[in-house]
Amino acid sequence: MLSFYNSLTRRKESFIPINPGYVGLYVCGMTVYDYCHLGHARVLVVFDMLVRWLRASGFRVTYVRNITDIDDKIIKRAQESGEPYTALTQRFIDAMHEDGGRLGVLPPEHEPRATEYVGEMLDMISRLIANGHAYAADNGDVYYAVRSFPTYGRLSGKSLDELNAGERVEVDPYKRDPLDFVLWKAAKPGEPAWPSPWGPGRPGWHIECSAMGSRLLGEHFDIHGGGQDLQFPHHENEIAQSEGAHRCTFVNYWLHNGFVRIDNEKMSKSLGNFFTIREVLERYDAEVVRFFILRAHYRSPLNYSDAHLDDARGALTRLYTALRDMPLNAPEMDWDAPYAARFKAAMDDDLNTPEAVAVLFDLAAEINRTHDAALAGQLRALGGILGLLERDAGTFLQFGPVESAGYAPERIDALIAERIAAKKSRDFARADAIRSELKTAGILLEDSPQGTTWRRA
RNA sequence: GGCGCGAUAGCAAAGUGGUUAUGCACCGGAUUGCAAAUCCGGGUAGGUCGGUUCGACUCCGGCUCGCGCCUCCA
Repeated sequence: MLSFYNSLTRRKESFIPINPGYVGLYVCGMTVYDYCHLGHARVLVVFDMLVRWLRASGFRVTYVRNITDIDDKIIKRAQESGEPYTALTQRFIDAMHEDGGRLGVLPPEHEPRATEYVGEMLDMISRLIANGHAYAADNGDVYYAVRSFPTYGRLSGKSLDELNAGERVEVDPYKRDPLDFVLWKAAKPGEPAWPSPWGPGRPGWHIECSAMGSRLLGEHFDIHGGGQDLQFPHHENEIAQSEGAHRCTFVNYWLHNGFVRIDNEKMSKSLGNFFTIREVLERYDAEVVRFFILRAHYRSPLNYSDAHLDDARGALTRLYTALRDMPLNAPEMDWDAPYAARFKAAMDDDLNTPEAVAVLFDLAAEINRTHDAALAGQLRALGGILGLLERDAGTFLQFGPVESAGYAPERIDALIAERIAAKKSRDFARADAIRSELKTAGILLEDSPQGTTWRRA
């Protein structure tokens, strides 16, 4: 039985979809004013893994991951670079797709952009005003009145009185309550703006997810995900908006992934301690990065360092080594097979990928013992569900950084041939010299009864 | 200050009220011309103080430390 830790109830719950066999999933995506960093990579990979597991479990899934393509930071960046904000956002949307693709992240069914749903947002704001949850202020802004929503704070476990509003933020004099948040923001001269009943302006951040989620998945859907930092206030506000407008439950299961850390501290834009995905991919294979993310539980903090990525690479190498000279195709999955059953139990238990990955290693050990092609097929199939182990083993094992490109594959093959000749004439000194020369270049030679192969160190 | 999460071996990371997690590193053996890979075996755990229990790393409480949210953030 599939179960998830639901942030709303703070416990593990069996997953029961609203419609049998079908899952509606919404994940908060990126605000596109810069390149994605590893924290974004974690969201992309973790929820891609969830979608893959739901499908492997037989569900049909509609996966929606939005793009915030209008907000204060975007406007500021576009002003700085002197380009239309739409050019800026398109550039970073393209970069995000490229980064995600390299990490093996499958495209969602829908990738709605905020600017394409302003009409839906305006409808929703009107409805909130009509329902007594929102008010237009004299400055042209429209605010949500948090005190009008009795269960405000339930998701994040906060009560309005505990929130100590105004302690750290300047209180907007137009707000009736310091915790009220903006639904519609009046435009200043020169800013991008859409017409509205309250004057030209742009949507507040939170309303877009409520509007796009209900438009694409319905007013009540199964799963909503995102990074832990969105739990408050973003997701709290989404609930207040959606339930305030639609008068029905918004989402049944809330899933939040943990942070990526550096030196035990949250990686974030504001702290400036982030690595972009593309920076990391210059030095590490994308599958290693994906494996690094999935070998930790999605709710745990994940410390980033070169040492940890090196470690992940070594571990993944062991799995691929077991697949060397094995067929590439993965057979039909038999969930009653012992390893598959353990894998499934782990995944069903709140997506316990560390345990699922441990099953892959046990399987690899048995493959190494038995050289059983059927087991190798099973390893391929289970790995594939995580978006791993889908490449030819040789391709993975021979992947390396460009600096060792001084040795092209042809040159390596020639040296291997020379070494085999030397070994034949019992010239072990020459043979060892060749091997040690290549080792210096980061290339390991391995002799076996079938001949000599090489891989990157 | 309020609310919440965590503390597992050299490093990383899971499950589990009593029996091997797993990976990397390390030690011994097999194999190899020598290696590498692989196989067999091995040591090193559960912050701290109490409680519950026949038995606790696992449940409960105190303490200490770390992290996060309370402001834009995945």
